Amino acid sequence: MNKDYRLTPARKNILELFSYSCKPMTAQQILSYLAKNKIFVNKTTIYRELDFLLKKDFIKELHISSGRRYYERTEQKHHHHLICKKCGTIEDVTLIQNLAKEEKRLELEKDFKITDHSLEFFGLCVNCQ
Amino acid sequence: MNKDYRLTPARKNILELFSYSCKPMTAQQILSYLAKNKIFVNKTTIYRELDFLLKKDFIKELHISSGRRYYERTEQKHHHHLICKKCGTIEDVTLIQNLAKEEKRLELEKDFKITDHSLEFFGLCVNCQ
DNA sequence: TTGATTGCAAAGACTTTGCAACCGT
DNA sequence: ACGGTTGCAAAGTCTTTGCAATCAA
Repeated sequence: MNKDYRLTPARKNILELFSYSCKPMTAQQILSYLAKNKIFVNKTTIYRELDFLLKKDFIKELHISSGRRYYERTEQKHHHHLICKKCGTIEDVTLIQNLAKEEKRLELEKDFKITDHSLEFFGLCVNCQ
Repeated sequence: MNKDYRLTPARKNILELFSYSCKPMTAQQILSYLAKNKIFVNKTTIYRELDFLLKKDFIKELHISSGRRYYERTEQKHHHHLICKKCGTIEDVTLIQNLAKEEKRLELEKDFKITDHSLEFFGLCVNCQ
């Protein structure tokens, strides 16, 4: 009878990074942040850890880029993002309206079981305008 | 004084495909569809043509996958997508509510110039449920 | 003719896989 | 000790680039 996972240094540090960071991150960014703090983890390990955290539902993948995968901690409060097309900074935002009604309507109309949605706003941040 | 572009067979066929197809497509899908019709275009040409059509604003890139790029014709009517996580089929949908007010509010609150947004619904289509 | 366009090969960016060594529990 | 975890190298997938040949206007 053994636990199905272990708390290794790599895992602990990546978990902490996601806990403290409120920003979505890519595998490369995680690698860089850890390296800055003198924590050297192989990129394969990062990818594998992302898979693990994804399966455990501790993080989720965003749909903001076709070139690389961005992840953020799975949080209670639902939110969206403001993404600067020029510098790439990402800011969290929340909606006043609620899309739940639209989802219910679409499910009925289209016979589709909606599990989640992704709403992202793109443009130019105050510094890049 | 010369035109800045030519109407070659490859371009003509890709343009037609986007005109007739209402579905978002990847470079690989375009290649396959053309090949089915005995039109053989190199994948490099497809990628270059996608760049060209993107610059000309004839197509736009979607934010539905981190693994590969999806494109669809730039249309008048604003719409979103219903994406099946299992089989990958994509269906167009339109919202009843309007996100313009939210965008204006966010622009004022966050000092951000929003140029566009992406709203995609994920789940299971009727066949995959 | 001329410059846009093409195919091919190679390179590049990002992610995944195989495998032996390692280490938490 | 067991089995999850790691690093390294290699492979895989998608996209871009260099270059000489080709073709539309």
